[in-house]
Amino acid sequence: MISQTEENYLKAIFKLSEKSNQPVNTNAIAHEVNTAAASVTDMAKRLAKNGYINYERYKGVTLTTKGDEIAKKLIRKHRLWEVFLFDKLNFTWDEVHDIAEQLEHIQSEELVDRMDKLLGHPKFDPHGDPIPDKQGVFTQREQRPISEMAKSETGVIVGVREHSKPFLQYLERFHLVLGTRIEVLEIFDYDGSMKILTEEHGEKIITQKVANNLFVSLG
Amino acid sequence: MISQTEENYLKAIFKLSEKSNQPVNTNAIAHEVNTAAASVTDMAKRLAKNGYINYERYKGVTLTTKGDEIAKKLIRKHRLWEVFLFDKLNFTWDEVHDIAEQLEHIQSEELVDRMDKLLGHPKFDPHGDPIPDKQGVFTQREQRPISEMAKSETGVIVGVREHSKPFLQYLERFHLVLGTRIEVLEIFDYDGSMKILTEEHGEKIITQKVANNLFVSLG
DNA sequence: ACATATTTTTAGATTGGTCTAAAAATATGT
DNA sequence: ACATATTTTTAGACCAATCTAAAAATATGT
Ligand SMILES: [Mn+2]
Ligand SMILES: [Mn+2]
Ligand SMILES: [Mn+2]
Ligand SMILES: [Mn+2]
Repeated sequence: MISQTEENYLKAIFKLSEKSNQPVNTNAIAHEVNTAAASVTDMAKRLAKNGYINYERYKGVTLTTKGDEIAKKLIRKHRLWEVFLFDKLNFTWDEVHDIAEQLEHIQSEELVDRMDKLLGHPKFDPHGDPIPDKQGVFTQREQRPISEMAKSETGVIVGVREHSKPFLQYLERFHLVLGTRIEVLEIFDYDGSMKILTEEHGEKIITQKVANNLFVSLG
Repeated sequence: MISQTEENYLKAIFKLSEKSNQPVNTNAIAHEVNTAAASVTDMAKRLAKNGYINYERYKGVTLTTKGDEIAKKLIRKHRLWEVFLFDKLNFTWDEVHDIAEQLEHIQSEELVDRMDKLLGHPKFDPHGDPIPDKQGVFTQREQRPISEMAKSETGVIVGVREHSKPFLQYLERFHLVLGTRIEVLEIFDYDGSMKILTEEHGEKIITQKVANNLFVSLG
């Protein structure tokens, strides 16, 4: 049986593989799982020995099919639990992640399937991240950061790039939550800030940082 | 932070303390948590060092207030999760225990409170075992095994003494589930078996073993 | 009471997961 | 190309949790 620690490493490697396509290097993993690089090397040997990753000294690691499947299952479980916490227990979107970090390690295929059904087979979690299906397939969606929108374009907020508590609480505070329809009124080249119009809460100025971390679906 | 292993030991000690009132001895714990006696001795030292139990060499162990509280919280979580799995996800009463064994270790006071609310503050789990409230108080209930009922007495099945999968499946098969009203028609002194009448499924003969492991609330 | 049986503890080893400090390999800049 | 910086691995140690085998303490029976 795979341990929670091993699972966390696989998830970290998966996450880091997503954006680079390159083998994932030791330091990156160390940073992601919050350990010393030496510990990562030890774990890499173990994961390789058990067939979860391909590892060559000094060359970084990649997931095997087996490791990839486990990582996707973890993400599926994590995001389904987030939906449960959000939809059924009314936790806020800045609270769900920490609890889901624990719940994602519960081992029961049947439980996952039934949760999925109970929740109505959701395709996205409370942060707008896609939930892979039983086969590990992620729903693709046309989305771009608000910062890439042109003047007078409209769209609906569908996700966040940054997942930090402060950012999520900030968004909540200013009613910039998932499902909010916005229109770009003005773009200030000086500092990249933007004036936007929301249906329910009027005009707002958002900084470039915010605009860059909020995804919209155009139209 | 207390580990899952330590939690399991505390739960085992609590369970064993319930029936004996005496300090719990090493072998009993070893049997309960499925380890070697030597491992229990090691763990006893650690749990004592951390203030969860009182331990004196060769004298057995008792829970401290701190240890007792943790054990009760574990039982509360375990049984609430069982209710969730049974009520909301339609697992059967022989399936819920194994998954709850994992879920009971999730650390979040808030989660427990909200689950409790979602489930309607249940007082008993799917096996009829009492769920302690937030303060650790168990609901008391008048109950006795069917084997102690007199002829022509009536009652409602409210719990099981044995929790094994085979027994639970056996009961399901013969419709002897919680809430079933029964009347004792005849008692066979020869082997302790009994003839009972159920409202929905007619007359049945049950063995002494079954009669002894099924609790009813009289009236 | 004393020999025997049972229970419990200790001794010593193993495995998973972690660390720091030092060594080795790789990358980078002029 | 070579010195320097960075990254990665190794070496050696530690802690939690476990085991088996042997020793010590306690319980039991006649
Ligand atoms: Mn999350
Ligand atoms: Mn999420
Ligand atoms: Mn149970
Ligand atoms: Mn139960």
